[in-house]
Amino acid sequence: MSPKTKPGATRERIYRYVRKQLEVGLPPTTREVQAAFGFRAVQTAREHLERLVHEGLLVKRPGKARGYGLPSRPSSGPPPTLIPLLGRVQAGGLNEAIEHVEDYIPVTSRAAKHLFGLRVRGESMTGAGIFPDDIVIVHSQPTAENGQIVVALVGDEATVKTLRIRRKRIELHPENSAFEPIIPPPNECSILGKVIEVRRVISAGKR
Amino acid sequence: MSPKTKPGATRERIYRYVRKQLEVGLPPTTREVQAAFGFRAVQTAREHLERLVHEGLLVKRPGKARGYGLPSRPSSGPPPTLIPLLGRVQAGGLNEAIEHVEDYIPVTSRAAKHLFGLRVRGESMTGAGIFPDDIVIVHSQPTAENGQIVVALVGDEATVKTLRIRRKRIELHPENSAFEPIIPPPNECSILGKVIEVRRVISAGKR
DNA sequence: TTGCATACCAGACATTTGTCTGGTGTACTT
DNA sequence: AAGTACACCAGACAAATGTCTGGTATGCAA
Repeated sequence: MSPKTKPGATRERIYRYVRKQLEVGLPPTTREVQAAFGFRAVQTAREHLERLVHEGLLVKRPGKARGYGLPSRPSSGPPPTLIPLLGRVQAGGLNEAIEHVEDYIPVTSRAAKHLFGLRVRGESMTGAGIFPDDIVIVHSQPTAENGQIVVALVGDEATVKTLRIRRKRIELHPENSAFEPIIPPPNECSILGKVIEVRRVISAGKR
Repeated sequence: MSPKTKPGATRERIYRYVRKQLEVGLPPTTREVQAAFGFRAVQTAREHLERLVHEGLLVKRPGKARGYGLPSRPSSGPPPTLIPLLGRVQAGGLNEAIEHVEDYIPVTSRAAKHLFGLRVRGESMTGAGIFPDDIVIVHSQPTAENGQIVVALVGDEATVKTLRIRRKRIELHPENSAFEPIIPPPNECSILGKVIEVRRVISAGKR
């Protein structure tokens, strides 16, 4: 027989392996755990898994293939998913923007498939605490309300501004007195979505 | 026989169901798909799934239980996970702060287990673009470098400030001239971590 | 009309996967 | 020494799950 390990040491390693598999959506079978640890008997793997269930570290759907799982997730909201961070949005609009995906960013939102991220380029919104290189998370929608911060496509360039709705016209206002409002011709402006969140990565010494 | 649906309509609904299951880490069996859609034959479900594989919307491990999956994740980084958002951090430090978990927020980081979120309460850091009700994401560590924005425990209250290291003393500087630097006695201040990201949820009309 | 594509059903079989029973070996405690 | 807890092995069986073959029905195009 193989030499045995200290009580609990193998189980800890198995827990880590199983947790990692579960976190990437690949629940393992008992035989996969067996193979991963080089056991010669399925029952060895099974007993470790059963002990982890007994300790409350795993849960299990009895009799179901790949039935071990993690206990209830800490949050009652939707699971975290990734949305695209777009490098640029130009004339083609969102349908063609997919080619310019710079990265993906994590959100918990039921509306995730309607969200995209956009990197802020200028200083026109610093009065609203939105700075260059910040990322805005945008809910895709063709309209928004007066006073909301939106991403609008003007001509062939996307911009982040505060929406002001006048009688038969919209204006795109900066939140920085060094910039002028944009008053686009009607057919040359469309709203891509509403800004719902701002994120900034802080590097050492920055600001 | 049951009435049939338009070409592609059922498959679309099946794709959505399977994707949702996969995203929460619960890959379905063919029979679970069959049951979910009220088919009387397993083969019906199987054919839809096989077509989705053929279209590239799903991938599959042949012969394996619960073997359908999503194509390679869009990002090559770590999967999104949740970290705790702490409502308060007081005298007990992080070990006791778990009782004050206000929510969970999504991150993609290999260091997720060292991260926590903290809600910003005052206006002392507005010069750095950090406003009340913003959330700072903090990397737990007992030290930081000069000039970095940190969360420090002073007495029994946590605060977000810029760290200034003098000879044998640390100072906690605001980024707002209406506030004075904090120069805490040596045994009454500890660094909980370094701020690595700021997030702000934007509500309608806010700011 | 036939052929094709798609959506659905029915039944059987093969393989994977979970589960159980019986076992050895080591270390520690009573 | 016996008993307990834990770690490991071996083999068999039951159930879940994947796969295949044969089929009906509808709509559309040639």
